[in-house]
Amino acid sequence: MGISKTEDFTKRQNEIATLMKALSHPARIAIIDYLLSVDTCICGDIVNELPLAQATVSQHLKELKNVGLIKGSIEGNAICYCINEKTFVKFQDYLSGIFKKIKVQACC
Amino acid sequence: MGISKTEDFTKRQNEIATLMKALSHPARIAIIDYLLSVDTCICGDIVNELPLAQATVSQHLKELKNVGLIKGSIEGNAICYCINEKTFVKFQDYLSGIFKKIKVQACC
DNA sequence: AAACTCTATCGTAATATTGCGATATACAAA
DNA sequence: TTTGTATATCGCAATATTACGATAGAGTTT
Repeated sequence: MGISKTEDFTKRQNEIATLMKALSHPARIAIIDYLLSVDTCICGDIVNELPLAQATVSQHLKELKNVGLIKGSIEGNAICYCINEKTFVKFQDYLSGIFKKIKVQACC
Repeated sequence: MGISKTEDFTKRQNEIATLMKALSHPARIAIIDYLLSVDTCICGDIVNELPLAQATVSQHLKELKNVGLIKGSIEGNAICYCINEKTFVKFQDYLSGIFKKIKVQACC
């Protein structure tokens, strides 16, 4: 992404941007969609669900895990991923703060 | 961002990802924050508000404009930007579809 | 017209992302 | 212990992002 001047912005602005970045790829949206659609936790099925190689899916999962949007637990041989609702709630709080300020406004 | 296999995902997934990407930089969150804080439309003041060069700000504004999150109108010499509430509402609709599925769930 | 202001765009350097094959690691099963 | 299965990580090529100085284009002012 090139050098980015994170230190010049607020913690909140950086946190929002970080969450947005984690969700800025359709494959990662597809992963979230899938995890939301299955009630029980799933692991390697995600690889079968997506049109991407195992290494690529693993990388996307890592990015989602790094920002806390999903979490994984070891299930014997496999790893079971699921939504981490805490981070979603935090994200939702940030966004509702923005959305509630949106209003129809005449532009100049 | 490297090659990304957009065609393998749904229109909805790509649209959400595109909006997220536009908001995935703290400077662009700061621009949105600023536009929301001023009632009347602002133009070059955004450059003064941010710790970035004019060329860089112009580039960020272009990205936000490209996805329709803001709009600009010519005001004599200057350009006046403001929030485009329509796109925000669309984004909010997409997100509420996701958020309402979030629930506390035991992970495996 | 000349000088000034505002904004977009070009060009470029530094760095990040995406995707995947190959490989490593870890556990399970035979 | 050997084989198989599941997942992470390494290394690389292709491409995208970020930042900014320089410059161009368009309108204003004098």
